[in-house]
Amino acid sequence: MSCALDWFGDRWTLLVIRDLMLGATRFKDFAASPEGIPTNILSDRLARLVEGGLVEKVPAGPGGKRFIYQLTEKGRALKPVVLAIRDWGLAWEPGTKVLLP
Amino acid sequence: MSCALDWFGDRWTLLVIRDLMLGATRFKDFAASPEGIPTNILSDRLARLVEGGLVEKVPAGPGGKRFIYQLTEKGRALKPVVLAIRDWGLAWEPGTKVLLP
DNA sequence: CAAGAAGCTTGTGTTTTGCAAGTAAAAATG
DNA sequence: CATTTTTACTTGCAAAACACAAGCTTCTTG
Repeated sequence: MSCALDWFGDRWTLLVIRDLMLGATRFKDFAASPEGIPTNILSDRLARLVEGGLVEKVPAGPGGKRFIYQLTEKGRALKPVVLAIRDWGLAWEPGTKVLLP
Repeated sequence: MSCALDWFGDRWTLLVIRDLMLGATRFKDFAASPEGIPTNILSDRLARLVEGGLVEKVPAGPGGKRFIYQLTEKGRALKPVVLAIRDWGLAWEPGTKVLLP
């Protein structure tokens, strides 16, 4: 558990991963999330996730120099974690609603 | 998810909850965990967990003034989260071993 | 090709953390 | 019952992380 928390044991990383699961691919997608992650934190977290092999950058277009972010298999394997946290929040935090079906 | 992470979206809280699930009840039990949580952080996290209703303090003995910590139902409901994180770590972090069966 | 948007980076001040040390009360010991 | 030891914290301080705002290059688009 401690090793796992080295990667996502903070306030923002799991929200970025949730956004990726919901289909976010570009920098502004994450920045536009309702929680309002600061852009320097977002930069740092994306870089850490790429370094850890949970996320990969792939070219956005054929000849372009832009990239999109997407989960690797290692990152997608976090879906049970995200769902478990969501379910706990729905059950125990009053007034929460579902975003990820 | 964001509301849930308000409670345990940090480096230490989930490790404290894991220790509670493994049977830790007293301050020194948590402090003795292999990760070596600083005692001021431990104090703060226990207080936050009690405040949030995830953990309760109950008298340790009949006439004593000491307390033990134990999970409430709300806290025990985090077991799927803890297990999901453990499973991810076992699957994707090389060299990790199981502590919580 | 000018104007705007996307995708970051930098700077600054505040908050949180990690580590060491200290303290007061309870429990164990002689 | 006096003394030591353990327990359960709190305090102080340096270092790291964070939030917020601003700036700065590419890209796209009219």
